[in-house]
Amino acid sequence: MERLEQQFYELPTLELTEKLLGKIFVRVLPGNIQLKGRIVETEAYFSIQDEACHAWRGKTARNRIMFETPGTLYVYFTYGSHYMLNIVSEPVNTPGAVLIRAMEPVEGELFMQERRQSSLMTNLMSGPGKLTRALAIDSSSNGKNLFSEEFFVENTPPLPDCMIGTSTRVGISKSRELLWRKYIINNPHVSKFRKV
DNA sequence: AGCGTGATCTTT
DNA sequence: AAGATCACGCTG
Repeated sequence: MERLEQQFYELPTLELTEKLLGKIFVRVLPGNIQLKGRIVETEAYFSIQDEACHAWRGKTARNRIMFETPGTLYVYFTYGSHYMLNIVSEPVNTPGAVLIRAMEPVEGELFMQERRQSSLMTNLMSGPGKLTRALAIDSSSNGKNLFSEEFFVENTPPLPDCMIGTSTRVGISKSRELLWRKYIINNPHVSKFRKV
């Protein structure tokens, strides 16, 4: 299967947020354990105009990876227990990223069930904190990229527009009006809405 | 609907 | 130094 190259991640953030839907995220662990998930829900975080974006006030120790090259992984820790997985977008020194909010398990389900302490398929990766747990992603993956043997994304045919939904982002308190969330309509692995 | 959990950021 | 917030998940 063909892998997405750097060029793909150079798309404008909002476009990338949509084009990543349906693509297969691959995580390879020591022992040649392959974990695969189909991306079904994403959100854009970019520009200094967006108060919900970590980088809206400029570069800090935490958000510095958001200023790196497209295709870099930005992983951060929040709520005292969860890691969030983002794919960096925008040119170097311009902050931006796509939050991966949900995936559909494609390979390595047994491993994921064990890590999640849950057997229900729609519960394994149907949220940003759940999927990092299922894929064994933590801050040690922060700053790595999608052009390695450890992480890459497989290309798939583009989805028809009628399968793609748009909405406001989930779980934020600022810039709530922006329609920067994309998801695959009627896919059971999309996360549940949460009010804040 | 309420709470745990701890890093990060803002305010004092 | 202290206080608030948080791109969440789980229980009930």
